[in-house]
Amino acid sequence: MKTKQKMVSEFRRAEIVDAARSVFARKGFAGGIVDEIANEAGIAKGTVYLYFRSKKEIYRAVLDRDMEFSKKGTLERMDAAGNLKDKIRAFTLARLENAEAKKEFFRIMDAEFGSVSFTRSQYRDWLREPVLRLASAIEDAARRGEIRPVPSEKIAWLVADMTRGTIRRRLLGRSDTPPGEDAELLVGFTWAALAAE
Amino acid sequence: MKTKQKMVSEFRRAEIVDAARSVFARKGFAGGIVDEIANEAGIAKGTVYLYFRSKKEIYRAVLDRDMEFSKKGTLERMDAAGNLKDKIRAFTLARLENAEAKKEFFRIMDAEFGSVSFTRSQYRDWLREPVLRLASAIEDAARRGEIRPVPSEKIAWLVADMTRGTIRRRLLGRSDTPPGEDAELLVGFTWAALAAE
DNA sequence: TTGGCGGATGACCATACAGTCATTATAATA
DNA sequence: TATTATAATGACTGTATGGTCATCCGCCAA
Repeated sequence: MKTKQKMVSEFRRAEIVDAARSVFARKGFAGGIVDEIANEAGIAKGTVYLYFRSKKEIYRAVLDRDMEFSKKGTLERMDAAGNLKDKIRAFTLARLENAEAKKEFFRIMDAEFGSVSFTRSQYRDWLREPVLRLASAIEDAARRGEIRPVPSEKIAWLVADMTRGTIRRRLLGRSDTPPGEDAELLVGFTWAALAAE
Repeated sequence: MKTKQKMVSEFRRAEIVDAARSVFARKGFAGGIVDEIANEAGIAKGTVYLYFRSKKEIYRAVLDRDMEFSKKGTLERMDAAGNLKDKIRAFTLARLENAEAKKEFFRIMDAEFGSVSFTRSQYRDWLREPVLRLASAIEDAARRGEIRPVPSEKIAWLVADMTRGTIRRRLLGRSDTPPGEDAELLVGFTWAALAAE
């Protein structure tokens, strides 16, 4: 039965990816051991290689899946928001909460985004779409006179940077406030900067 | 002759640290090979172990030295600045330029700050001093009525986060503007947020 | 009950690498 | 120059680990 096979197989893959995320988050790419991933997934090492060609491929699968999930969630929440301020809040909050819920994944992103060479080009642009959408919203609001005119794309990236930096600080344990609070501060700050004139 | 010995020894240590920085930046901690560090320093692997007990110790030395340098530079430039806006600019610009000049180091910081377990506690707080100084400046300015009243420490961290995020984006090659330009945008944005009422 | 089949296993192999240490080269001193 | 002290070397060792593959297991149809 083809369908059932496929389902079982997808399930196994997902289990392995979950285990891998946890191991890589703890040890990084080079430090993460396939045997450990297998253990954590409750299977033998050999089995891992039935589902993935290599350690690299497992790593890529982890990042792929989680980035896709994070990007999708962010875009959806932004679409649901009405005005600019809400969109900014949606963007920031989605990312902060995502980071909170998936600390492990974000620790990987933080840890090896820039250093494991084969992931760089793959992941350079995953934020671009949400940011560009934010930029459009800023531009529209400026055109309608709700905020002062600003270089919208640059400002959008700045908001993204601020969010990223906040996530990082939270991951390092230098913030013990709930994500909503950090987000609110960020949104208020940004709004003050945009509304001013 | 004690002094000369010491000098030679310090010089060698520095050479090794320089080579290590380059290797670790390229490959991460686990991926960085001691033999490669030795080669790059133009010495044999055994010699490395005359100056450092272990690979970990080399890694720590790299981070120690560069963080110290970066922190010192940032504080000095902030002290030299007169008013709040200049202090914010000093803080941001010092860090951006530092990141530009020492891409390798920052790539390490970015890469493994949060994942190599033995470095976490060591480096969690290296930014604290500059940020707290920025917070004081904000507080003073608010007291003098130059800006609106804000939760100074939180805002200071927010500025730090924004700077960190910008550095990260620059490292990933998503920004091709000179550091001064990014800094100016950031400072202007922050100033608008603070001056607003 | 048997035969066959695909998924699962883990012992095994080859390689890579951190760290050691006996030996050698170099410099200081007398 | 001879002697001693110090720095440097790189072959070697033990261990860890990515990836393979002969074998096994459990299920199902006949």
